[in-house]
Amino acid sequence: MSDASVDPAGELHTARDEFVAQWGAIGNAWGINRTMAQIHALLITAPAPMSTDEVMDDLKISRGNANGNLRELVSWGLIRSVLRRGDRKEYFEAEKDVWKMFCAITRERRRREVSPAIDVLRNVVARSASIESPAAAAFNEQVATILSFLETADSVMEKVARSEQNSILPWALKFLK
Amino acid sequence: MSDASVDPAGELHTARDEFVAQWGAIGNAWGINRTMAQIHALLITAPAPMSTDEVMDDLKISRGNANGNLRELVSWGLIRSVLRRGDRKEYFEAEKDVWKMFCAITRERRRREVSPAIDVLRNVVARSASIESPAAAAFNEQVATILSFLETADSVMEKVARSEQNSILPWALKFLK
DNA sequence: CATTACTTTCAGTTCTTCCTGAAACTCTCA
DNA sequence: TGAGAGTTTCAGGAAGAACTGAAAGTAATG
Repeated sequence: MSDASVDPAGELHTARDEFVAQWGAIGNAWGINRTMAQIHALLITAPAPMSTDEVMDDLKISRGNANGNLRELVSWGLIRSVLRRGDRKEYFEAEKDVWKMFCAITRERRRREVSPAIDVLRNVVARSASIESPAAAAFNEQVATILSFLETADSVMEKVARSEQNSILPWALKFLK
Repeated sequence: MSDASVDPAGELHTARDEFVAQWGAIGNAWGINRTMAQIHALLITAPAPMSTDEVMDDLKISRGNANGNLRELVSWGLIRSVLRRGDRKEYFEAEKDVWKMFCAITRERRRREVSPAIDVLRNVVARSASIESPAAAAFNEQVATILSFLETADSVMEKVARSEQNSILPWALKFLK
């Protein structure tokens, strides 16, 4: 631990801790729980798959917390568990390809946030369509407009998430403005 | 309250309440606080600007709560206050154009969520760039890749939010897949 | 089948965020 | 300038989300 002249491993360790901590704060601002974001950051920058115990030790969190958030990350498709032959423990590794990460997040947010919203609006529009009055017509039109916008956004997300080409963003950039 | 044959106003009222309640739940799932989303839903579907007291009565919330969330919505650019001549009270009306709503949200999320993330990553990358070791190089490259992705996404958001044309989404849809 | 290694669950606790209500403040008008 | 109308602030309380730690569950091994 004190053999190298500039202790590069120590510096790297510091930089990584910084990344993990900050990514947690960011995730928090994004409405993702802090610990989940930190575990993700940890695994993204891990040189090799990590076990639950390693994650616990590294972040100083409880077993229950580590387990739950690891499962959650798996369900988002952001990490996967790997098994080593001759080892009963489960290890986790992150999807490191940024575009695939983005697709996974898009897919999940669509499923969890956009689709339910669309369902709700369809319901409301159906209810108000049958009421006859100028006020009801205005209400119905306003909600229907929002609904139709969301439906379009939803299919854009669907296509983006399905897409293999990670060049969509640069391409979009070229065509805008 | 009981003069019309099918009580259309009552039905409309029910549909609107449903919309407000559900939009609150959705907003919640989107990481926006429930009350703020409900006030927004209320104003979007209001036939005329509403005062703080009307919002309070309608949603059965306290003055402090109403005031704070109205200010927050104003700061997001999703509603604006209007003054009626001969009336000292402040009234609020929502931006009803869906595309403008979307731009406002994009602009704010970019400012509050994406920009800070980019700052953090730039910082981390700068720190790790100078460390010399294979592990550090791998770390640095991984973070730099994420950073560069975010920077691209950021400028796409910037251009979309600035754009006047609400036809970007249908257009994108046409070109995908 | 008993032991050991590991994973999952969950009741209770802690931490955070949100909301209330009342007091303080600001502005306008006479 | 003071009375009334309206708005803002904020300490304390309520609600909700996340975390802990230990016990229960599961599965491989000898």
